[in-house]
Amino acid sequence: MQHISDFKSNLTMPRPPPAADSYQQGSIKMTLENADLWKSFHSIGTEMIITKHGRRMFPHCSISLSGLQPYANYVVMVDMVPVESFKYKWKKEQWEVAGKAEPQPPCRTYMHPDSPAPGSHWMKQSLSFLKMKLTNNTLDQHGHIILHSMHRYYPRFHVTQADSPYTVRWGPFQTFSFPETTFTAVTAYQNPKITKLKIDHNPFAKGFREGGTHSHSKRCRPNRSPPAKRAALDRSESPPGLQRMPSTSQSVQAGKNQASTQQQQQPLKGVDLSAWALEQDPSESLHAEPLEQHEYDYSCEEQMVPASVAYQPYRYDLRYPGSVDYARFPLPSSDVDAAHAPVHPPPHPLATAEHNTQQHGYYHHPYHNSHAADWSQYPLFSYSIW
DNA sequence: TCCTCTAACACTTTTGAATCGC
DNA sequence: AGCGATTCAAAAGTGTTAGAGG
Repeated sequence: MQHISDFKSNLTMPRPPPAADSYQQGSIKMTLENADLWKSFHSIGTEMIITKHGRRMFPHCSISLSGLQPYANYVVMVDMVPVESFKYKWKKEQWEVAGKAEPQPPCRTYMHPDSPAPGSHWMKQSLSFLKMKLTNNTLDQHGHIILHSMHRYYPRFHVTQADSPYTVRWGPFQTFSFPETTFTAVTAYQNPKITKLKIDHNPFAKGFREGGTHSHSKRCRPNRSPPAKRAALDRSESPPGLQRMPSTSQSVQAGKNQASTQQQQQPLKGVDLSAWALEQDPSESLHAEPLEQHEYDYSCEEQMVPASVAYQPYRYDLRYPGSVDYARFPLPSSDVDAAHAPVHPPPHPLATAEHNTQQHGYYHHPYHNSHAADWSQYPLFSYSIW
């Protein structure tokens, strides 16, 4: 049995990769802003709560961009990619493989609320995906990212030139991912170390840390919450961004105190495009034909930003032995510094052709490559069964 | 019996409208 | 009248845990 949480001892360490939280591909450079926090979680084994009504990520995805053309409009998106084709269970303080992965739920893409915006806007400050929510509800109507519990994912960021969300599909993509952002989706925390880390860093958890309410239980409180509060909570089920004007682009981590200043300096458009997507007629929306993506001849490149040695071990045992996972992590394109290559495990044989394709400057998008059967389940654009 | 998921809970933080002073 | 600062209530979000359900 392979244990994820024991990755440090199980892993044959590759050569130390270059310490880099950012990576350049072509002219565009993307940096994971709160990388240290991610690393802290990654060293333990990040878990993200998913709920029926949607739960934010913590740490949340926050990135910065450079190398964009200041006056060209860009759209920035993120989606979640399964790491392996397994599901897991938490047993005896460790993650274990619990069988084959469930069929993938409808894949959705979260578009940054500022999109589209000129390159100067994106480069002016970091981009926060704080408001992105994860759900396990395959019938979700709010545009949240749908994931399976006990499965592992990593967020994948896309940058493309586009003047409107409608024209996104026609542009070339640049795609980025960060190994330290890999997480296990759970409906309840499994690893108490993760719980502690979250409570230490997440201000919203203070109520449980300081309030001394851990002893509360339904048994002790037969009297339910007041109707008014309950009603308020029920109202909260309305689509995010519809009750209140969203204003995102907050601080990349709790202690930075950047949120307020950023918001003051950069009032946002207040448009949550995940909500926007919901308002579109699916028959006309760009989200409407995900499975036909492979017919479009846009180029798309994905780069996996090298992880630093501190958390590299998390590319643990489960990934190497006979795993084809890195066939899913598109290989670095030819313009990638060769020094970064060691951080990538040996390519799966099936990935070789893909690599060769990239040598020509085009990333073989999943819809195009030999894993099309798998990837066809993960369209770039959100769609659902609306 | 075991495992996973859901809902309720107390509390903090965030948000935005209302108010005030200049 | 317009603007910025402040206040405050409501909304949103958090992890925990008992119980339900497969």
